[in-house]
Amino acid sequence: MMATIKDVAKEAGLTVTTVSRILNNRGYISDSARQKVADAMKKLNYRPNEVARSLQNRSSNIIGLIVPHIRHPYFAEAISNVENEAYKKGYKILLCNSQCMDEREREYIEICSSNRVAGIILFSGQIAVDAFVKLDVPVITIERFLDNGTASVECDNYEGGKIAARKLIACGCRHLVHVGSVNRNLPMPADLRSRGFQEICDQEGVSFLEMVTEEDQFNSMNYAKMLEGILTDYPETDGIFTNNDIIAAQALQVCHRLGMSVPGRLKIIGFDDVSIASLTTPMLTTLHQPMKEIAETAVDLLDRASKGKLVARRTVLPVTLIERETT
Amino acid sequence: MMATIKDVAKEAGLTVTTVSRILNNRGYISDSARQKVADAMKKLNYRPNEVARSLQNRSSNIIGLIVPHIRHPYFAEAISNVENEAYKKGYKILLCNSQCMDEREREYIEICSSNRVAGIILFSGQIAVDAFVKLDVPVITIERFLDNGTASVECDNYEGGKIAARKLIACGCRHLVHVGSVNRNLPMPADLRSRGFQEICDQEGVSFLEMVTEEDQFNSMNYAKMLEGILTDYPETDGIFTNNDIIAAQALQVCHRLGMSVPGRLKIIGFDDVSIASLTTPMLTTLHQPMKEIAETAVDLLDRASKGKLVARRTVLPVTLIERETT
DNA sequence: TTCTGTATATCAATCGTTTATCATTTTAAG
DNA sequence: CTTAAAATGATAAACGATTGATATACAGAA
Repeated sequence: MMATIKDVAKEAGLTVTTVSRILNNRGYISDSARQKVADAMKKLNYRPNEVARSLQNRSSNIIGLIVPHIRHPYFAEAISNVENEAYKKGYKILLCNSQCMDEREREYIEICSSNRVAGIILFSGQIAVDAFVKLDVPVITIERFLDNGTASVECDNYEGGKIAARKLIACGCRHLVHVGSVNRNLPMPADLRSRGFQEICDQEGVSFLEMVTEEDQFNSMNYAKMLEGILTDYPETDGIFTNNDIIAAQALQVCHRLGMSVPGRLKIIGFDDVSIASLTTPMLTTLHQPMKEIAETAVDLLDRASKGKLVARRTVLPVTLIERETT
Repeated sequence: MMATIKDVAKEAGLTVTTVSRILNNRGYISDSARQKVADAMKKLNYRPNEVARSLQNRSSNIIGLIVPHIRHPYFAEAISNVENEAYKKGYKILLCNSQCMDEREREYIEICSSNRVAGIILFSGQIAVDAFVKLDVPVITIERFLDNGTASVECDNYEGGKIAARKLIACGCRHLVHVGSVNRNLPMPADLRSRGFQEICDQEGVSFLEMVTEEDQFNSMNYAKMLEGILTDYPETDGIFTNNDIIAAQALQVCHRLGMSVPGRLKIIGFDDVSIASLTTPMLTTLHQPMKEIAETAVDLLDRASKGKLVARRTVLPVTLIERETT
C-alpha cells in the first residue's frame, strides 16, 4: 500500500543503503543518485515511516508538551507559540493536559516516555521531581522550579511585581491588593510577583494586601465572587494587581457592578498580556510576557539538550508594562 | 537502560510470547503467569515501547488534530475538549496548527500519515479534498464539508442563525447586521448561520445587512476597525449577530467608544459561548455550541472508524441560546 | 486409556527503518 | 597507468514489539 524505502530503492535502481544514506545525508553520494531517488520518491509518493525511524533511532522528533490547562488564554497562547517554534525546527507536539492532576501529569510523563519523545516541555506542573529522575529525556520547565530538570525558562516575575507596584503608586494609589498567588505547597516562580510587589509597597509605605487563590478557581477561571468580597471588605482599595488577565477582566466586571469607575476610582494591572487584555472595556494595562521568546528558548534548549549539548540551566526573560486604559 | 519485553520475560521466567499475550489479552493465560508478569513489570518499571508497538500494528494510538488557530478561544476550547475525550479513550493528541495556510495543512496531513496516526480530526480547514484521497486514515471533519472524509460533525448553524434573528427581532430590533462569514472560495457549514439569520429577517420584514470578514481578521482577531465602520456607515443599526464571541466582544468595545449603550441602544448576539462571553461587561448573549459533545462525537467516530466499523456520515448537534446581558 | 481444553515454550517472521561491514566499481588525480 | 578517493552494493543485524505455527506439558472428562 504505502511505499517503503525498498520500493524507492527498486524504483531508483539503487539499494536501500544508498537511499537511506541520501535520506540522512551520510557518506558519499553522487548528484545523479540523489536525483534518481528524488524522482522515485515523487513518483511513489514516498514518505519515510517516522515510526520505524523513531524505533531505530530510539527517539522521535516529537515534543511532549505538558500543560495544566488549555482553555486558559495564557496556556492557549503558550501552546500556540511552542507549536510554532517546534514546527520551525521540525518537531511535532504531543499535547498533554494534566488538568492540575498529579496522577495525570505522572501518567502523561510515562506516556511521553513510552512514545520516546525527544524531550518534554513542562508548564508549571506540580508533581514532585522524582517522576523525572528515571527518565533519560530532557525536561524543560517553564515557569516552574524543578531541581532535576534539564533547564528552566521563566519571565522576570520578581521585576514584574515591582513594575506593577511602582506604576500603581505613581498613579496615586495608596491601598493596594495583589490577587492570584495560588495556594499550594509547591513554590512557583510566579510567587515572586507577589514578593516584588510587596517589596515596593513596603518601601513606599503603601498599604498592601495579599489575596491567595485556590486551584479550582484557576481551573474554572472564576474569581468574581472573591473579587467582590475583597472590594466590599476593603472598600478603601484603589489599586489591584492580578496574577493574570482573566482575574483582571473579572475585577473590571466587578467594579462595574459595584459602580466603581476604572481607572478613576480604582486602577488595575493584569499579567500575561494575552488577547483578552485588549478585548475588555476599558482595555487592560498589563505586564507583557515575551511568549514567543519563551517558547523559542524552550524549544531551542530542548533541541540542543536532546543532541547531548550542554545548555543553560536557567533562563529569565524580561517582562514589560503595556499601558492601556485601566491605569 | 529501559526495560524491554525480553527483560520482563526473563525476570518472570516466561517467554516474550507469553508476556505479549498477557499485555494484549490474547490466548490462554493462568493467573500465576499474570501475577509473575505484573511483578516483573513493576520491579523493572516496564512500560511497553509504543513506537515498536505502532510499527508492528501499522497504526498508533495517536490522533492528529489539525486546527487553523490555537489562541482563538473557540479553538482553545475545542482542543481542550478533544484532548480530554481522547484521553478517556486512550488516544494521544498530535497537535497541528495549520494557521490557515494550505501548504501547512497539507504538510501536517503528510506528517500525520507518516506518523501512522489512528486518524485525523480536522477543524474547518480549507484545502481541497484531494490531499486525503491517498490516505487510508479516517478523517473526521468538524465544521467543515468534505466529500472524501470519513465523517463530519457540525453544530446546527442554520438553526443558530434563525434563533439569533428571532431573538433580536423579539427584542425590538429592526435594522440587523450579521458579521463574520469569512470571504473564501470554499463553502463552510458556518455560512449557514447567515442563511438562517437572513431567512428570518426576510420573513419578518426586518432589514438585514451581511458583512463578510477576511481571513487575516480571523488570524489577528482584530475586527474593531471594521465594526466601527459598520456602525458609523449604518447608524440605524440596532442589532448585531456575530459569528463568534471575539467579534461580539469587540462590537461591545466599539459601542462603548461610540457612546451607544448595550443593550439599550443596540443589541448583540455572539456565537460559540466560549469563556470570553462571560468576561465582558455587559456579558454576552450568545449561541452555545455543545463543544464537549462535538469533541466526544468526533473522537468516538474516529475510534470506531479506525476499527473498521461503519459510522454516521454526518452528525449535526443542536445549539442553544444563552441569554446574558447584551439583549 | 484417549480425548479435549488449558497453559506455556520455542522459533521465526514481520513492521520499515538505520547502520556497520566488507566488497566492489567508478572517477579523477598524479 | 597507478592509485587513492568517491560512490555504491550486498548482507545482515539491530530497534522492541506482535503473531502464527508447532510442540509439549498437564489437567479432567469420556
